[in-house]
This record gives sequence, structure tokens and C-alpha cells, in this order.
Amino acid sequence: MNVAANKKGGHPRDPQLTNRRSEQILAAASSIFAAVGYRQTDVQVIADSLEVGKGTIYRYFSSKEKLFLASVDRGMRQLQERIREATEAVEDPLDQIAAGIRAYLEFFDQHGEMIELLIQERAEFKDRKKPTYFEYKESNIERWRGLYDKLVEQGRLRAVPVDRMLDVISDTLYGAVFTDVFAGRQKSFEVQAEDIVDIVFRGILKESERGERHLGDDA
Amino acid sequence: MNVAANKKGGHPRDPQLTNRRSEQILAAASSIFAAVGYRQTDVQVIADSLEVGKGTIYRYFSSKEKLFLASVDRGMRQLQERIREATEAVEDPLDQIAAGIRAYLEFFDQHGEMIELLIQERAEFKDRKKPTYFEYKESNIERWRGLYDKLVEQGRLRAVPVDRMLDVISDTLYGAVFTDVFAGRQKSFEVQAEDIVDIVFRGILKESERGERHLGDDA
Amino acid sequence: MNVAANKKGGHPRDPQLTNRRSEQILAAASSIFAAVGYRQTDVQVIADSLEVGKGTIYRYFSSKEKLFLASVDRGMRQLQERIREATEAVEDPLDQIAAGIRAYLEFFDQHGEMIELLIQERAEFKDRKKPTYFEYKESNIERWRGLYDKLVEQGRLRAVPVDRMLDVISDTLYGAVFTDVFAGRQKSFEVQAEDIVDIVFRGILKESERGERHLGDDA
Amino acid sequence: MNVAANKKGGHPRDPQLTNRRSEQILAAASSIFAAVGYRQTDVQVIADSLEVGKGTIYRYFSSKEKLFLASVDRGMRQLQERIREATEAVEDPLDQIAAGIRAYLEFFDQHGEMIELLIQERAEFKDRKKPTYFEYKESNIERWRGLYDKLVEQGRLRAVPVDRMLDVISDTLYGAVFTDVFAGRQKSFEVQAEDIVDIVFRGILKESERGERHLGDDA
DNA sequence: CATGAATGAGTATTCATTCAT
DNA sequence: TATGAATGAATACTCATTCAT
Repeated sequence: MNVAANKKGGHPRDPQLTNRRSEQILAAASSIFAAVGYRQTDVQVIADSLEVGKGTIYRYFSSKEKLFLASVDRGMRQLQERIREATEAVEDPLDQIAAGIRAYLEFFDQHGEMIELLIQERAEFKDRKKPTYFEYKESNIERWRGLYDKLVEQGRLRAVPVDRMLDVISDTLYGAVFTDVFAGRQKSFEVQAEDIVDIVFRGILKESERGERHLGDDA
Repeated sequence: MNVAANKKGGHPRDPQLTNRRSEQILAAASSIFAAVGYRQTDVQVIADSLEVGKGTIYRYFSSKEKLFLASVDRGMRQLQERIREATEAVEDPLDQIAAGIRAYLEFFDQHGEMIELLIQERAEFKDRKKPTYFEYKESNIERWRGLYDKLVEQGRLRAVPVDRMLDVISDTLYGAVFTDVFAGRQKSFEVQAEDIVDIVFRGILKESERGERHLGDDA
Repeated sequence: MNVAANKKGGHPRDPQLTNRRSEQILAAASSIFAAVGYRQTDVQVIADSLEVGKGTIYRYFSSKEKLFLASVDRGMRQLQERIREATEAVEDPLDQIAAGIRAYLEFFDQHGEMIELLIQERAEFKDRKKPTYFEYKESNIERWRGLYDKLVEQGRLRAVPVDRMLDVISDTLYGAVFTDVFAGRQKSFEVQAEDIVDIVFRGILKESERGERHLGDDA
Repeated sequence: MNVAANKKGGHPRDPQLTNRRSEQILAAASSIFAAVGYRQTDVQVIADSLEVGKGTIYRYFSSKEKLFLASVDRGMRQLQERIREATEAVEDPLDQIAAGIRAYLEFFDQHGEMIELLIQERAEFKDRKKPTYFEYKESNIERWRGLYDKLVEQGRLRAVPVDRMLDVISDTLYGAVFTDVFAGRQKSFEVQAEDIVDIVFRGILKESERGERHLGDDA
């Protein structure tokens, strides 16, 4: 009643309600899109799962495509948020890196459906849209680059271009979560995080082999 | 020419021709499936690009799905073959690993369409089929595991479980080729191979930091 | 008008309308299926004849096959109803038989399309479905058998197994309506009914020949 | 070798062989068309069952339709022949009628597939062709009409128009064989023939009821 | 004569989107 | 606002027929 007063009669518009509805729709849509794929998903099924009419979905999202892309976007925002939470309180920069890796793996462990959505997005909209994942990645990378730069300056990381490190780490993580889902890898995300940090931090070579080796050297 | 005589008269069956036709169809199909996606691909378009009738495609592959999966399989066989060629002549095992990484990246650099096919396969057939990529990966991994085992024994690789190394390396490569295509990364495959080998072999930490650090340590 | 209120807002569901629509669709479908045959019928043509979209047809009947079979069933229900109406008020059992024969012939005279549908059903669905005609026939035959039994008891019909009479009469009627349509017989249904009743009631032999003759007798 | 001499080289044309081939094709086609239906029959399947190439079928019958119609025609010729054989030696005209009825039922008992072909013909070619069955029927009816005329003259059959008798009898037979096949009636053809002859010859009424009754009389 | 590779016309069904109620 | 009835575009696959060998 004491919501924003409305001069005449009719429904008061409640933006809270609208947002809650949108959020419910996105949650339902995410899990259905992930479960059966974008093309195979009938908007009617999403409506049914929410016990609303199909038209109602269209009141909130003007097309199936918009609904799907909003679902992906919501997931990426959640990932970003989770990583921020997991790293902002960590003191030591190296630990921050490790914590970020762990949070990343944990998120996809808990939200396997996001991997499906990323795949579906690429499969269906390859020509129409830069993958949302990479949009978010780019927008976040600067922060990490600063961190790495400082560590190199401090002599805690090797003096190689930081982009090289960033690329390898992000490729590894990206590959890891896809492989987890597609090949059904069983390792817990905690162990997986430790393993990745170990290799990425220290490499696979014994100290004695870490000399001047270059790709293709036979000496 | 002197093909096996037919029982009666008639049109001779030439298995050579059949194979050549199949191969042509797969090549055309691969590039079109990759370019526009599985669902968006009209089999008529593949037929047109070969200047044959649609029925001819169906003589060789009994469904669009079979044709697609055969295209993926052909690509994976080519990848396997390329890696074999690139590594079999290399003497030193560490160089063999490096050569394998390089060959992998080179293959996808030259066959970007295969990344698209792998995505499409997963997007369309997630419930019906184990991804072909991972089938091939599993069938090849043993050979690599043997190599790594020996290197650990010889004290050339660190004494960590080889599966940990194999996982991180294969995740990195998988992530790298996807990122290359999806985010339009520009690095040449040679440089990328060197960068990955460098990090994976030596890690990112300065020697001084390579001590007992564990995930989440703050000491 | 005052249809049951919907839970929420929205488009009311009117079962009356739904039934009327179904009936209209079945009527249109019957005549088109009969006119051009099941296979040759494009569902679009049925939709066009009703000035609705093709999707609308599929809202009411989930497949062309279902629509067709429902059309046949509707026809058989009408036949059953017509015969019931025509016979229930008739006093004398022999007249009831005659009235049934007449009603049967009249129905197919007025609904020649039903013959076509019965043919189409058998031609297209021979392995999937017992012909609807014979399902209805079986479900109605008991009533007639009772009538004949009583007439034999009363000494008004000859003392031969009633199934023999029922078979011959039903074969004759079935054969008659098919022949009418397929060979374009011109006789009016009234005359045809009288002719059939005459022969079936009295036979073709002169009294003098009605003795002990058996099939193949030469005496 | 001493077949019609052929001036130069090349194959001598052997009309015997040609006829035998045609006959084999028709036999195979009849049973396949009957088993799966005209539309569902793939000409390739007929070719396979004969172990010849598909093109060979087309050398003998220029289209699937021609092949089908020739199959029907062959069947009707066989029926005609069978009835002729069964009746020509019979002395007494009434016995001739009975023998014809019996032969008709026997033929379809042994050639159930012909019923299917007649159905298929009507279903597929209703607008293009008078049913072959009725063409044959018309061409044979005169002979029977003569027989009946004479029997009426001789006072052995009742003095009703012979066409009335012919119609009822042919309708009954036609209905009987269809019902046998479609409803799976079990009666042997011999018994069925006796039953039909009994009713058609003598009618169902007791003598006392055979008076002046007309359709719909209630007196 | 016989063959079978090649062809391409023809069609049922789904489902995103609209809009009257 | 919410609904769901109506719509029609879009698409894989079959198989009769042809004709080079």
C-alpha cells in the first residue's frame, strides 16, 4: 500500500517484484537450457516449470535469444562475484592467485550447467556475439595483470612476460573445467586446484633440467 | 580398370571411387558444418558445394548426424596422425613432449574448423555420445604416460604424480586452442608453443619461492 | 460467457469452442481425405479449407494419422447412431432388420466419403490397426444376434444357425456399398434395400427347387 | 541356337525368356505389394528379392504404377481362369452357380494377397483407373446373366429381375472375401460357400413368412 | 541386355512469437 | 498484467526414374 503512490487505480508497478520474477525466470531457464540445449529447449517448458504462461516469459524477455544470453550473463556475473569475494581478503599476492584459481574451479564445480551454457552460446551464436565468457575475462584481466607485474618487480615471479603467465593459467583453467564436465573427471575441485597451482607455480622439470632448454633443443 | 568382374553385366562397383567420394564429402561437410553450425547446415548446401545431388550425400552417409560425426572423427584421426608424425622421429623425450605440444597447436592453427566441430558435437549430441575428442585422447594417453613415467624415474621430471602433469598439460592445450579461436588470439602457434612449454616446464615462480608453498599458505 | 474463472488472468479456456473446432476440423478432414486419399492429402490443404493455420490443426490432432483415424471413428459413430435411430422405434423384428438394412445403405449413400476413408484406412494402416469398421461391427453384432435368435425361436426365420444369416447379410451390405462406390452403381438406396431384403429374406430359388439341394448336388 | 536366326552377332531375343522373367517379376511384386502396400513398397526391394538390379525391373515394366497394375491384372486373370475351370464341366446350371461361388471363395482363400492388391489399387488410383476387379466383373457378367435368364424361364428361379439376384450374390461374395481378410474370419471356404449358397438360394424366412411382405410393412 | 550410381521432387511436424481477451 | 490460442516458416530424408558403363 505504501509502495510508490499511484495516482489512479490499476496495478502499482513493483520493481522489486519484477526483478524477483526475472531472476526466477533466469534460474529456471539456465537449468533447462543447460539440461537440453538451446535449440531443444521449448520456451513452453520453461513457462511450465515456473507455472506461468508462455506469454509471461515474453513479457520479461523479448525473445528466446535474449533470455538465453541473459542467463549466460547472469552466470558470468556470479562467477566474477565469487572470485572477487574469494580473493579480496587475501593478503599475499601469490596466495591471491591460488585463491582465485580455487574459486574459479569451485564455481564451475557447483555450477556445471554454466559450462553447458557457454558451449551452447558458442555453438548457436558464433557469428552474432563475442562469447560472454571472454568479455568478462577481458574486463577482469587488468586487475590480475597489475598483480603479476608487481610480483615480477618484487622478484617473486620469474622475469617472463606476464601475459605469457596469464595466458597459460587461464587456458589451463578453461581447459580444466571443460574437461571435467565433458570427460567426467572425478577429482575434487580442491585437489584439482592444488595440482594446477603446483605445476603452474613450479613447472614439471627437475631443477637440473631447468637450464637454457628451448623448444626443439636437443642439446 | 581391371576391377573384379561382375557376376552378370552392369555397372562395376569401384571401391576406390567410393572412398574418394566419401573423403570429398567429409571435407566439404567439415568446412560447412564449422562455418555455419550443425543445425544451421542444410545438407543441400553441402551437396551444392560439391555439385552433386542431395541424394548422393545420403548414399554415402545415411543421415546428417552420421555425416557430421564422421567429419569429427576424420578430424581427430588427422590430429592423431599429425602428432604421431611430429613426435616419432624425436630422440630426447623432453623434446618429444615439446614437439607434441607444438604439433597439437599447429594442427588446430591450420584446422580451426575442428574446434568448431568439437563445440558443435558437444552442443548437439551431449546426451547421445561421448565427445570424440575425449575418446581419442583416452586412447592416446597411455603412450604419453609411459614417457613421463620414464622421465620421472630418470630424475628429469619432478617426482609428482604423472597424471597431475598430464592433466595440466592437456587442459592447457585444450584451453589454449579454444581460446585462440573464440577470443581471436593472435599469437603464432610457434610462439604459443614456446610459451606454454616454458611455463609448464619451469613454472612461474622464481627459484626462491619454489619452497614448500601450499595452496592457501600465507607463510 | 460465465466460464470457470482462471486462476490468474489471461485467455479463458472454452471447452465448448474446443469441441466445435475439433468437429469442424474432422468434417473438413473427412471430405479431403476421402477426395484425394490419405497420402495425397497435405495437412496444409485441410488448414486452408478451414482458413486456419496448419499449426492449429496440430493443436487439435497431434499427427496426420491421429486426425485421419479420428475422422474414420467419427464416421462410424455416426453410422451406428443412424442405425439406432432408424430401428429403435420399429415394432416388428423383421421390419427392424429391414429398417437396419435400409438405414445402412442410406448412410453410405449420403456419406460416400466414408467408403473412401475405410479403404484408405485399410490401405495405409493394415498392420497397425484393426479396421475401425470391424471394431464397430463387432460391438454391435450382439444386439442383432439376440433379435435373430428370438425370430428363429418363434419360427419366423428358418432354423439355420443365426451366424450364418448374420454373416451373409453383413457381407452383402458391405459388398453392396463398396460396389456402389467403386463401380458407380446407380440404383437408389431405397430400391437397393428392397432388392437385398427380397433376396435375403426369400432366396432366389422357386419353391419347387427349395428341397434338399446341397452344394454340388447333381440330383 | 535354332531360335529365330539373327543375322549378325548380339543376343538372340528369346520371347520365352522374356515372358518367364515378366511372370517372375509379377509374382514377386504381387506378394511384396500385398505385404507392405503400394506406397511403402520400394522397387529396390522387389529387385533384391529376385536378385536382379533395379534397372532390370524397369526394363520389363516402365514404371512402378505399370508394374503394380500388371500385378493386379495378372491376379484377376487367374481368378477368371479358375472360375471358368471350376464351372465349365458342371452340368446343372444351379450347380454351376454353386460351383462358381465356391471357386471364387477358394481363389481368394488361396490368394489373400489379391484382396490387398485390390484395396491398394483403389486407395492409390481411385481417380486414374476403374478398379480392375470391376472391369473383369463386367466382362464376365453377361455369361452369368444368360444362365440366370434361362433358369428363370425354366421356372427354377423366382421371377424377379435377374440383375437383382446377380447384384446380391456378387455383393455378398465381394463382402465375404474382404471381411474374411480384414476381420480375420476363420470359416473354411467350403463351409462359407455352403452357407452363402444356402441363404442366397433359400432366404432366411420360414415358408409361412414368405408372403406379400414388403420393406417396412407392418402388417 | 543388365546394372546400380546419381538425382531431386515432395511433406509432416515443431515451436518462437504475437495479440485478443 | 497475464494468458494461451493461433500462426507459418523452416528442414531432413526417401525413392522412382534415368542412363553411363
